[in-house]
Amino acid sequence: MEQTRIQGKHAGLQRDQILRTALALVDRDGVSGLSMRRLARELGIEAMTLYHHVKNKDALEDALVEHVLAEYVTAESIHRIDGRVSWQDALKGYARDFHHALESHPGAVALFATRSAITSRNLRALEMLIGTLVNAGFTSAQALRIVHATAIAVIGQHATARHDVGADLESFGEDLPLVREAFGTDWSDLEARVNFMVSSLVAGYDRYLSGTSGLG
Amino acid sequence: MEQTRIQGKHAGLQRDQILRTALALVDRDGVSGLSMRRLARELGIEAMTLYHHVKNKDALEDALVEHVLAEYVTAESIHRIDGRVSWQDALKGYARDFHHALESHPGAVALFATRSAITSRNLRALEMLIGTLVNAGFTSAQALRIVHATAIAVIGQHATARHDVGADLESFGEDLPLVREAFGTDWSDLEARVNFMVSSLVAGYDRYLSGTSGLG
DNA sequence: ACCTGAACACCGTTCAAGT
DNA sequence: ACCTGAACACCGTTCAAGT
Repeated sequence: MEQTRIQGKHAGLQRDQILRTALALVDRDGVSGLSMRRLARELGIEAMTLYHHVKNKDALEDALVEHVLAEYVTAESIHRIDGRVSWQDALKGYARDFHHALESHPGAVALFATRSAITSRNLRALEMLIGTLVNAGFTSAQALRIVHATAIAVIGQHATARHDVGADLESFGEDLPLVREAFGTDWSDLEARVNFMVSSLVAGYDRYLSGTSGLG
Repeated sequence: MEQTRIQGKHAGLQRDQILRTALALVDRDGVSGLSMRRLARELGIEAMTLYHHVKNKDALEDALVEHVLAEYVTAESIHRIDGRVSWQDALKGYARDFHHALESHPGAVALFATRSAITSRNLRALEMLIGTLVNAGFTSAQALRIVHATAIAVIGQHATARHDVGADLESFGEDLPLVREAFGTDWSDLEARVNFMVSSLVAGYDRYLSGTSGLG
């Protein structure tokens, strides 16, 4: 699968190939395993060559976030579930797509936790979602808060999915009966926790519809 | 304010002093400004001396999270608002304390985004909160999910508070009218966003009370 | 027991030089 | 236009040695 290329001439490095390789690196070793030098080695080039294609490491990570999200959350995917379904289902569909994007790249989740999920490329999807919510009677300001909060719910659940609380609990002996019981029951199912939080949010948003005086 | 000490003898370094200095460093320069070498310089010692007091940098950051949280969220603070108020207000009080903790150390927020907010020291507060919710009719598993989701809401809002979406919007010209309108209205008020999300969650949790068959 | 200095194996990024 | 090598100013951490 090696690409033959003329020595000294350009390596045919596409930005997309850099992102795919970086993502594979992150999937394998996590965010801490991603370095410019390591990525370059993986690509068979010098580290400094990367700076010709991305501004710096920060921009690379931004692009990575955009890339992961774009696999599942697009204006098209929003449009597909839009119009025919309730705003509740449109929002849950958005959350499900987001969930699948993060699920397919668990190593990249940490990147989402520290930078904006609202990437410029995904603003079109945001525009459509806000449109759906405004049609249902929310103000645009409320709609933005709703979509943002929903995204936080999905990211936050994924970001805290890896933590092993069992170890912490060990060191506490016979105390904390309720905590112990709670962690024993249902805890490990990430998708269930995502659904629980998103459903609770959606149920709560409803209140703001009846709370406002008008509907339009 | 220099502490005189016998040369070569121990520097009287308390773990607490290390944490306070580390926190000051993070408050000033953010998480990226925190390094073992820099922290040591700030303390007037060699970097390697730190390893006598904390296992490694990861353990230091865990301790920092615990330290920030402990200033506002304790079993005592939970107990104060517990018993006399509804589970809704107890939960909102917990969220408010959490919010204040993060508000007082914005530079440390990034640490919360990547590690468990459920530190061993704060498990007692968690036990009390779950107790309140169980008394109200939730199962312990539901109660844990509820507290966890509430913590995620507060952390997530703080973690995304710094992002400047305005710059992203510039590059999109005349498009995206709803997004533009939404960001123009209400967006910059972090506390309002936290309250909105926590209130929505609490309103949604209610559904799970009437949804279950029994109350006990 | 507590602290240190040198050393190891890394980082991101700049810059002048190569083809 | 695209790529490189050396260099700069950093990292976290280990380990043998000092008092």
